[in-house]
Parts: sequence; structure tokens; C-alpha cells
Amino acid sequence: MKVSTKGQYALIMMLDLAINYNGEYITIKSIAKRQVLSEKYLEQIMSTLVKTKFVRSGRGSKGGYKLAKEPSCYTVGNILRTIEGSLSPVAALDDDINVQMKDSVTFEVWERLNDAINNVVDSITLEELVDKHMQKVGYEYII
Amino acid sequence: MKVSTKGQYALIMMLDLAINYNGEYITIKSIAKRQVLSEKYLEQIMSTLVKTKFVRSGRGSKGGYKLAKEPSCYTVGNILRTIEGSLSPVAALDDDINVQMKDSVTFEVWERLNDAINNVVDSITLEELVDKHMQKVGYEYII
DNA sequence: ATATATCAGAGTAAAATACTAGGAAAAGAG
DNA sequence: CTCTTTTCCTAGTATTTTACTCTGATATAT
Repeated sequence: MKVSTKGQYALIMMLDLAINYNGEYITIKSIAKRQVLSEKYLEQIMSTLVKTKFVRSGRGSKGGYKLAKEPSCYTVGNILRTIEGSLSPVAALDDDINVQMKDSVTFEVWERLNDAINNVVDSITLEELVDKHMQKVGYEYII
Repeated sequence: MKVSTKGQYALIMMLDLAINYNGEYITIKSIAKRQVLSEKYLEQIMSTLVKTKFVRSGRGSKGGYKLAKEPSCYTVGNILRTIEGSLSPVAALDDDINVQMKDSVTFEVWERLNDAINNVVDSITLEELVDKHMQKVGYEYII
């Protein structure tokens, strides 16, 4: 029942892009330094975020990444799913096979668990996280 | 975010023991046949269920397994945790290290997810699952 | 040109997952 | 007392996943 580091780092990077946005592209290097994470690994994760159009990239000097949309357009669920695939607790919930298994009593447990997970991750937006972060650190550094 | 087959099978076996209880011990062989699962693998999982006192075992002929307590005494959470360990979505929630990480904004996401997961699995008892099963199959076979 | 980035794909060590295999030990049945 | 049944215990193993690293090509502002 674990979210992989890939998923965790994807969320951290999306949040970093949102918080540190100033119109310009933000480099992997600066994100890796701020978050103390492997540059090359983040690069790899970011590349799938680019492919799924969650972020836009610019190459060369002055290049880097920025969010493709407003922070309010992303949920934690969106972000995790684009990196991790389905968040369902058992594979049987995803494929349409296992027809008879679907009315077993244990299957209902996994359905309820799935609903609870989705309910949480789909209800939290990146904007919400940015706001919470700002409340914690304060706005003093904005001038 | 997956529950392993070990966890899934543990729940299936506990439910099987509850549903097919008739005072006598129930063998792994019969459970494996009913559930169409590997005998040897189930045996391994059952052994940890014995060690954690969730089930009692008897050896030799007429041996097998039975629940140590009433079905109402077990929750899905109990069972999964005894097999899978912590169900928390990220390791950081378990260890007391990562003190500074604990007031990060993403950490709150994992806390909410953790609460949602625990809330579901701890609120479903084995008794409840047995009842639901009986409603599905009906009581006609009891004579 | 050159320094700075992303982009692309391969490689890899370690851990987890999902089993399988073999034999010892206990206990009831004949 | 022996045979069969069943748990108990430990080891092995193939596959997949995880968490990265490495190398080099390509694009772009200065």
C-alpha cells in the first residue's frame, strides 16, 4: 500500500513549480537542490510530466519547466495517476476480467478502499497545497 | 498503492475459516481447493496467522485451522496489518525520524490518505463480511 | 562558439513479490 | 505400532518493481 518515490517526487516537483513560479522556466537543477533529491531521477520523472502535458518545457539556457495550467487545475490524484498509473488497491478493480470475482464479498472491501483513496486524492488541488504552504512560511519574502 | 496477494489471500482465508466453521479444524487443502489458490503459498501465509494468534492450528489427521476468536473480533485492518505490516501510503508516516518533513505540505496529504485508508479497513469486521456473504448465497444449504 | 538545459534510452543493484520444494514432526486411524 | 494425514519450518528461485545512474544527442540564449 505504498506510493512510490516517483509519485511522491512528482507531487513535490509540481508543488515546487507552483510555489516558485515567476514567469520564467524553472530548472531541474534548482528543484533538485531545494528538495535535496537526485537531479537525474527527477529529470526522468519530469519527462513523463511533460509527455502527459502537465508541464511545459523549454530547452537550452534559460530553459527549464513550468506548469502548463493553473495550480487549481491539478489534483493530487491527477498527478499521482499520471506517474503511478491506477491507484486502486488491487489489480482486479482495473481489468474487466474477473467477472465472477466482482460479486465476492472481499471485492466490496477493495471497492470501498478504492473509493476512499480516490476521494482524498481527487479532492486536494495543487492550489490548495500552495495556499497551505504560503500560510506556513508567510508572505514576507514577496516584495 | 497495492495490497499484495499475501494480504488478499489472508483475508480470503480468514473469511473461509469463518464461513465454513463447524467446530472442527479446516485444512489448507480444502481452502486451497475452494478458493483455487496455491496450497503451499496459503500454508506459508497461514503460518504467520498462527504466529500472531489470529488462528489456532491442530496437527496430524483431523488437524487444520480454526479462528482463535469470534469473527466480530477481527477487522480487515487487523488482518492486513498482521500480514502486510503498516498500511500507511509512505514510509515517512511510520518512522519518527523525518521531523522537519513532518510539517511539510505534502506530508499532510499522506496523513489524510492514511486516515482514509485506516478508516475503511478498521471499520469492516469479519463478521460483517460473513453476514454479507450469507445474504448473497442464502441459507438454503444449512440443513 | 560555448555554456546551459532538456531529451532519450540504456543499464543496474537491491528489494519485493509470488510462489515452489523438501523434509521433519505430530497425531489420529487402522 | 505403522501408516496416512496434516501442520511446521526452512530454503530456494524466477520475475517484477523500485530507485536510481550513466552517456550522449539536441536545442537555445548569450
